[in-house]
Order: sequence, then C-alpha cells, then structure tokens
Amino acid sequence: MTSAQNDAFGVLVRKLSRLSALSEADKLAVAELPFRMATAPPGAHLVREGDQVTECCVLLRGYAFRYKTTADGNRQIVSFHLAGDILDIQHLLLSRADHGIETLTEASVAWVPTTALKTLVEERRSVSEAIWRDALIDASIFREWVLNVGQRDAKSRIAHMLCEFALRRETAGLGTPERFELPMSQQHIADATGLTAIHVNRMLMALANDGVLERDRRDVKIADWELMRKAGDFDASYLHMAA
Amino acid sequence: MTSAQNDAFGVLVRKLSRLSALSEADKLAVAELPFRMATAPPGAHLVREGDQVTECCVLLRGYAFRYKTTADGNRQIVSFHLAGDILDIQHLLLSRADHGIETLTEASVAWVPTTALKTLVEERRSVSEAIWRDALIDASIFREWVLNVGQRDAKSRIAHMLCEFALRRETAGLGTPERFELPMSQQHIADATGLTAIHVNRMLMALANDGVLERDRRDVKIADWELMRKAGDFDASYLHMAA
DNA sequence: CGTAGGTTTGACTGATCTCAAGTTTGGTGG
DNA sequence: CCACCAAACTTGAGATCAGTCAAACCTACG
Repeated sequence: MTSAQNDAFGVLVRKLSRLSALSEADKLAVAELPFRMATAPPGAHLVREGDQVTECCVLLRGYAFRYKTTADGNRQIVSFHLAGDILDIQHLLLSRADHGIETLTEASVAWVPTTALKTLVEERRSVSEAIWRDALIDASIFREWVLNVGQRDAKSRIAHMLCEFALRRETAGLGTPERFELPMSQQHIADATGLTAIHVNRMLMALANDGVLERDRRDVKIADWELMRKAGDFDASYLHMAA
Repeated sequence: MTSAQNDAFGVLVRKLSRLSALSEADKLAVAELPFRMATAPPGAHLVREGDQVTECCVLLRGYAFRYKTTADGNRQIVSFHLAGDILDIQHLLLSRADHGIETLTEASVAWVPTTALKTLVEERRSVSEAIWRDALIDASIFREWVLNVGQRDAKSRIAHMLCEFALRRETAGLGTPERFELPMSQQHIADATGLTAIHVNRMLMALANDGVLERDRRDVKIADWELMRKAGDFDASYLHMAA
C-alpha cells in the first residue's frame, strides 16, 4: 500500500467519520481498500441501467448524478452527488444496476471491488455502521424527493432542490451555503424536479424576483436563507445530519 | 421462548428467506427476537414524523403505508406495505422518524427493540444480508417512485402503481396478480401518485375503458397483463426479485 | 469568428386541479 | 329489518399551472 492510496480515500474517510466514530484502524482499513482510479469528463456514463456490477464507485472529486428513464425516453434525475459520496452502495448486495450514473462535471472516481467492500463491512463494525447509515440517509432523501415532485409546485421544488444542494455541499466542506456555483444546467434541474427546462428558467427568475436569491448564470447567492427555506418548504431533518 | 413466538414471525422468516439463504439457526434467531404484539384498526398511526424510535415495526398481517407531508398539509404516500415487511428498518441506525407510518387495513404488528435487531444483524451474516438487501430494494422502489411521479402522466402513474402492488402481493404469496382487492381508497392512490382523488377516479375509468382492467369498486381484474404493463411503463427489474 | 450548448422570451395549448353537487355503499342503531 | 349516516365514489364545468413550439440571444471554446 502506498501513501497515495491513503490520500485518495481521504474525502471518503472524512465522510464516513461524520456518520460513525471510526478508530484509526478503521480509517486505515478504508484507506487500504483496493481500487482502480479513473477520471471522467462532464457527461460521462459511469454506470448504465442494466449493467452487471462488480465494483462500487466512489466519487473523489467533482459532481455526479443518478437517473432513471421511462420507455419513451424521459429522464428523471433521482439524486445529485458530491466528493466523498459512494455512488452505488446498492451494488454491494444487488448486482444489477436499476439506474444510471453520470458525471455532471469533470470527476475523479475510485472503483472498488464489491467483494473487498463486503469484507470490510463484515469485519469492521463502525465502518459497516457508517456505510449502512449512509445508505439509509440516501433512501430518506429519495423519500423527500418523492414528496418534492409529488406535492410541491414548481417554484418550491426548485427552491427545495437548491436548499438541499447548498446544505449538503456545506456539510461536505465544499463551501458556504450562502453563495455557490451550480454544477448543473437548468435542464438537469428540470430533470431532477420533473419540470421542463423552460419552466425552470421562469421559476428561477421568479425566485430572483421574489428576492429569494440572486443569480448570474450558474452563480447563486441566497440572499435570505429563511426566505429560501420557506420558498422550498425545506426542513433539513430528512438529511439526518445529526444521526 | 414459546412456539407462539415462532409462529408470529413466520411471515417475516419467509420474506427474509427469499432475500438470502438462511440456515435453520438463522431462522431460529429471527423467531427468537423479543417483540411486543399489537393490533391496529384501519388508519391507525404506527409512527409519526419526528418520533424518537427505539423499536422497529414488522407488519405481520394487513396493509400499511408510509407518508410524508408538506408544511401546508399535503400528504405524499411514499410506499405501500404488506405482511412480512419491516416497515422502518431505517430506525436501526436513524433514531428520528423522518416520515409517518399508518395502517391501511386492520393489521397486526410486532414491535422489536432496535437493540435486539442490531445484535441479530451483527451476529448473523445471512440475516444481515437479507435485511440490508431488503433496505436497498426499498430504496430502489423509492427511486422508481420518483421517476413515476416526476415523469409519467396520470394514467401511467396509476397503472404503474397497480402493477407494483399486484406483483409484490404475488411475491409475498398473497394471491394472483390477475385479480385482487385493493386495500386502499382512491384518495390513497391519489396521495401515492401526486394526483387528486377526482383525477384518479377518471383515470381508473379510462383504464377500464381502454380494456386494461376491469373494476368493481375495489376489486380489480387485470384482463390483459401485457396491456397493463405497457400502460404503466412497468418493468419489474427495480424490484430486484431475482437479486 | 463560428459554432454548439445553454439560457431567455413570447404565444398558445392542454393535462390536471378546483369547486360544487350528486350517487352509491357499508355500517350502525332503532 | 329498515332508516340513517358518513365515507367513498362519480360527474360536470371552469380555472390554472406547467408544457409545447418557435425563435432569439448569449458566451465559452475550438
């Protein structure tokens, strides 16, 4: 094992440490996982629906998203991901990909054999707890998204998505939630909220007009977080940031 | 331990056995879990959003659903459940309920201390695998629901929901998928699909008119499964029935 | 400096919602 | 056994949010 390996998983170790108390031995075990590094340009397919998967994919740098499509070709983004996220922990126990994974920006990913991850989970209780807690939070976020697309109107959906992104970004140590650059286009936001890109554009302008946010292309400034929270009917409980 | 205990968890043991190969010792360990039995009338709240939870809830008889609500009171059902389902496995590692659970029909439930379940999962590899596989399939279903409410039109959403219900019901050994009685009202279907009850009613009539299904109040007969599958854009892969 | 992807604008359409009323059904008590 | 009631279901008409189509405008990049 090289020190390069230790460094590679630093962002993952930090994320897992937020989810469960890891001993130094635990952290070392994570850092010593075998893996295959890869970099991918924006819009690269990491996993395609239907794939038989034998490696889990950890995002070390950049942004990615997971999506499903209908038979007639409509795309629904089901989650956005940032550095430190395990993109497909479900492949630990389900070998067939039920959805696709794609990069949003240029990204670095580590491919870890599922067998090695499985062994790690079986042998290290705290690591297991961190990983499964992460998977359960993942599911909680999906539930919130069902609520988001099922019950909220267009403006709220978008505001909610922005709140979640801002907060998760902050939690991952990627900057303040007040001002940030979106890695996704309005079409991506549309696919995540079940709207059209045109309507997303109109609602973003409406949000700016309401004084909820300021915008310059993909740069977003949330002028008034409380206003934003209300606009998006956002309550961070579902992110289970304090387990 | 009494034989009554063994019997109580029979439906759970069968479900877990479908998810992972369990030894007789594994099955016994599940059957020996401590629990508190309860019966609940239709519409009973089993868990409320925000609750601090110390017991997991296993549905042994009847139907239930999980739901979230917006600040202005709109309800989104995020999943339906039938006998054998663990209703809130997320409480194994997340103590705060991020959504509510309610019975659809009269039901019998077993409350199992999360500590006991946690011990079971730590000590029995196959049981652990079955339970986590179930949790991951749960998440896969949430993703499909995001797609369903986000991208499909009203008629397809309802048809998709009916396909899923019919198939899961069959898998659980509760009868044929061709003909069954719905445990939920049209309002429940509306809350699950992000529509209004009135529109659900119209679409159910349209589906009957299209020759996709026959209906007499809550009795449903799927005349032509292939037609139904097409109407709902339904592909069962996401249920991971063959792991 | 040309091009492609992303964003913005406007006019029109339509799926689904809202409101309001009526009907059927299953259960309950007299 | 029947009358009543509440809940669920059904029907109709009008309103609206978001989609569609078409075109123009940026702006980063090769």
